Amino acid sequence: MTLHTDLTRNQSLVLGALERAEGPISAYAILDELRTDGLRAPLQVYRALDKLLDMGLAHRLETLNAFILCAHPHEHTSEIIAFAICETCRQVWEFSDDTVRERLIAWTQAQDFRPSRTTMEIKGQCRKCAA
Amino acid sequence: MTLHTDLTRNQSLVLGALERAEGPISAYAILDELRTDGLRAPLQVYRALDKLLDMGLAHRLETLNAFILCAHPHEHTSEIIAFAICETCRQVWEFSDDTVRERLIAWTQAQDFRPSRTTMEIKGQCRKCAA
DNA sequence: ATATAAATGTTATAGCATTACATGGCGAAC
DNA sequence: GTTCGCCATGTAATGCTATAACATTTATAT
Repeated sequence: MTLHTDLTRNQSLVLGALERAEGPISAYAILDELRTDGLRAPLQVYRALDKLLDMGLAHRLETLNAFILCAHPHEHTSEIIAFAICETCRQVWEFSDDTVRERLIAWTQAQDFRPSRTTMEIKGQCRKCAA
Repeated sequence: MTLHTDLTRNQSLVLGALERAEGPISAYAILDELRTDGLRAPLQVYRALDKLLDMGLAHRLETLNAFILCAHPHEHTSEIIAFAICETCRQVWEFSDDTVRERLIAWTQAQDFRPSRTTMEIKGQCRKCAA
């Protein structure tokens, strides 16, 4: 459990729930976790999540409609992150690849497309679960 | 409008709606379009969409919760497709890049991860809308 | 102190997707 | 040609995900 002095109460609560989850967790599951702490409405969770995403402390997994703690919170270099998501054990691997980033940027530049956010998610089975 | 003799009635109707849409469209929007043809329940649309996705005739855009006609229905080579989605005009570009595919496959092989489906979506602004 | 921005609380609602169960059509095997 | 099994369909109900709208409180800066 890290210290996050710059976070508000709700943001800290949500971050704590993400840390305890140790994997992807939905906004509503976070809410259920935090009802004992006084949270009552989905919006309280979604608002905190929005900030955590902005700060790079959490990620949204589009194919799961779920959220996960950022594995490398201090590497803001790439901004293009890929996730491998095991459909069996739900474990998630976060990684980035410079070549992939270059190729995608090359495509967008060739098209004069200005990217704002990129989603890359590979679903499948991890080594353990495929064995 | 292409002929799709191997499709069932509902599948043909949904494919037609996708063709007319000329862009991403939600399952519920498809349903609204097809009420005049007798469709009444979301499940009728979702079941047809599932088949069209299997056949490679349509794609699901995870970041939009929407569906779109496949732009290259006969190129089943890559299976790793990227989408650029303009957040202003909602137009979608579908493309694939062999190098990106190779790098992602390299990562999964190094991790003994067996991919089943890969999602790549770049949101941003297209040339026209960014100007 | 006061203005301003940011965060919070609350209710209601909108939008997306699936479960469960019953029915119908159609081809293969016998 | 009937029976079996498979696939598609129809329908109702429900569950999950996310946001709109509005009122209030708290933090920050000057």
